[in-house]
Amino acid sequence: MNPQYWLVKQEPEAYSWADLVKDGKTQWTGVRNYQARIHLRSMKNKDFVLFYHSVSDKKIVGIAKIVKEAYPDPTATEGDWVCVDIAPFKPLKNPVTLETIKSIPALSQIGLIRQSRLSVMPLSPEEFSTLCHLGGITL
DNA sequence: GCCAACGTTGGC
DNA sequence: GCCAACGTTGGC
Repeated sequence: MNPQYWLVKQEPEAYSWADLVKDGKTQWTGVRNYQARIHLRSMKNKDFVLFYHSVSDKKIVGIAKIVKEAYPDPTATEGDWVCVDIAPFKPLKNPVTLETIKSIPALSQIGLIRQSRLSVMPLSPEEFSTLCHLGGITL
């Protein structure tokens, strides 16, 4: 089955790409939004995940991969929430800024812009490939 | 079931 | 620091 493509957001002060690289992999916990949960549950092993630094950085900085599919979020004290495990795959040679994303017509429909508060969102294969290209990465 | 109030996120 | 967008809560 073909991989799917996703984008996750995190404030670098809370958990950065560098933290992920240092840790080797991490549990993507703490998502408490129904729409984001739907996306977490749809993730499959080996799917690609672009890692976006929000707020202070506003750049996509790296590509991660799903290494464990959705399971109960150990940080959830109530409610039916899930997390996945992700591991770093490749850093972007050139981080792609929000400003750049906004300036590219092919990315005008991207969830990052259309639904700015959603923290886990799908990307179309075209969007993913455009972003990799902008990031200086050939897969 | 509606909606006002309130809290959070995240860009500017 | 401000504010728009959006989710949640609670009164009715």
